[in-house]
Amino acid sequence: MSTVRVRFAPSPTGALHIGGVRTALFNWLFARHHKGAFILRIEDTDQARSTDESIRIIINGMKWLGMDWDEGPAVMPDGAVKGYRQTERMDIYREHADRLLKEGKAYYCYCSPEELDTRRKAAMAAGKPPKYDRTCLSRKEPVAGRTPVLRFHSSDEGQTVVRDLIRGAVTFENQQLDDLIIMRSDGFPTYNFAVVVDDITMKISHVVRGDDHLNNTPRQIQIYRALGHEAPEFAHLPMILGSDKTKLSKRHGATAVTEYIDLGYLPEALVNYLARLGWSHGDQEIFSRQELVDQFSLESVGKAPSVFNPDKLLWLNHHYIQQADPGRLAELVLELLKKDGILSGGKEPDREWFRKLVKILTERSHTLVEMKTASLPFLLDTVTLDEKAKAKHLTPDVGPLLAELTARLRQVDPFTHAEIEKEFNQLVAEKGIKLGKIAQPVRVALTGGTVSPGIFEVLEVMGKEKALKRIEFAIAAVK
RNA sequence: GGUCCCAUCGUCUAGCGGCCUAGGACGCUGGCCUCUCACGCCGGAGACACGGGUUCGAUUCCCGUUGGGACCA
Repeated sequence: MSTVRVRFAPSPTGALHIGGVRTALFNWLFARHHKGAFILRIEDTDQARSTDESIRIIINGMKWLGMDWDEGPAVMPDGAVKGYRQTERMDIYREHADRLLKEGKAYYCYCSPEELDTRRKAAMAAGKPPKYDRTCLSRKEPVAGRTPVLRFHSSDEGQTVVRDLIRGAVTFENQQLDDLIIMRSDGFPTYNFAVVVDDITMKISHVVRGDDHLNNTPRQIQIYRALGHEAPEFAHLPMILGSDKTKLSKRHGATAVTEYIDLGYLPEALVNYLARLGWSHGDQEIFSRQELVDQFSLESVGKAPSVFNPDKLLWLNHHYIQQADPGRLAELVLELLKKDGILSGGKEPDREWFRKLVKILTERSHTLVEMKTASLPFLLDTVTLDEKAKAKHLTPDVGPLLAELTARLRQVDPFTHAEIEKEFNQLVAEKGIKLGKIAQPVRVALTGGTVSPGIFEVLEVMGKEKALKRIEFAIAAVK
C-alpha cells in the first residue's frame, strides 16, 4: 500500500470555522487510520486578508481539538509563524509557471478586468458560457503599459473525469472549462494553481476537501497533467449547513472553534459531533478518539449535506462532561472562574474541596460554563435570593421549621451527607411533613434558587458555618 | 444563465432488491423515579420529495420532474 499523505489547507483570514474543522478532522482521521501523514499547510496568498494572528488561532484550535500534524508551520519564540506557508513558496510557483509557459501550456494575457467583464456579460447575455475568449492566445507582442497575467491553456477536446472516492466518477466536458488564470499580475499564484503545485511538491496522495471545490477539480487535473503528474485521489465532502439549509455562517450562531471553547464545550464532544456529521458507523453515536481512528473510512461518508444541530452537540457535551475526570473538570472550571475575575487576588479554593464541589455539579451540567455558574453560591460570600423562589418557598410558616432545623444541624458532627440526612429525616418524621416542605426552603436559602444538586450534598460541600449563616439569613428574611 | 453535486422522521443517520408493518440518536412528548432540577428507566407521535420505468418484488437500480446546494464570481 502506498503511503497516505493528506493535508488540511486553511486560509488564515479569520476564525477557525467549524466547517473547516470537520474537513481537518476527516483528513486527520484518514491519515491516522492509514498510519499516513497529516500535513497542515497555510494558504496565505491572499495577502490583504491573511494574518499571523489567524495562523496562531488555527494552530491553537487544532491543538485544542487534539489534531496533531506531522508536517506544518511552527510558532517561533518571537511569535512569528514559519514553514508550510504559501507566501514562503513563491519561487516554487514561479518555477512551475515558467515551465508551463516555456512548454506552450500557458500564455500571457493582457486583457484588463474591465474588458473581461464586458465580454463575460455579453457572452452571458447571448446565452453562452462566460469563458475566456482567448483573445491573447495568439498575441505575439506585449501590450505596453500593462502587466500581464498568466493563463493556463486548457484543452477543448474530450472530457475530464474526476474519480471521487465519495461520489464516484464525475464527468466534465472540457469545452466547459476555460483558460483560467494561474499567475496574477502581481506575481501571486491563483488558488487553483498554487493548490496543485503544493499538492504535487508535498506528495499529497489524497485530496479530502469540501465539495465546494468539486467544480475546480477538472481544471486542477488538467494542470496536474500539464505538469507531468498523475492527479491524487479525490474525496469531496458534503457541506455543513445552518438550520435554514444555507451554508453555515455566523447568522446560525457560533461557528468558530474559539466560541465553543468560550461556551464551555469539551474538545472530545466537538470532535465526536463533527465526526458524525456526514459520517456514520452503523447505529453508534458515541465514539472515543481511538474508535474514530479505527472505524473511519471515506466509504462511509455520506453524499448529502448536513445541517448543524446545536442541541445534539450539547447532548454530547453533557455526556462527555459526565465521563470526564473530575480533576480535569475542576481545573477547567477554575480557569473560567479566574477569567471572570471571581477568583482574583490568589484566592484559590482548596483543590480537594473544589473537586468535591465539581463532582456534585457535574450531573446536571451541559457545559463548563453551566458548572461555573452553579459553583458561584459555594464560592461567593453572599447569595442573592431569587424573588420568585423566595416568595414561593420562604413563606412565614417555614420560619419556625428552619429555626428548628438550624438548631439541630448545629449539633451535627461530622457535617456529612449521611449525618445531615439523618437529621432531616428525624425532623420530617417528628413534624409529619414531607421532605420537600423543608428541603426547598433550605435550597433557596443556600443557593438563592430552586435548582441545585441534592440538598444534603449541597449542605456538606457548602460547610456547616456558611450553610447555617445562610439559613439564619433566610429566617430573618422570612419575617 | 451554464456546469456540477445532492434528496429516508424537524435534525444527524442505518438501509447497499425481498430480513422494512423502515432501525438508532438528538429534539418533542406521556409516565415512572424523586428534596428541586437534571440524570436514569419505560412508552408515544414523527420520514423513504413526486412521476415514470426495470424486476416476481423496489427506500434500495435507471430516467425525468421538483426542490436544495456549490462553482463559474
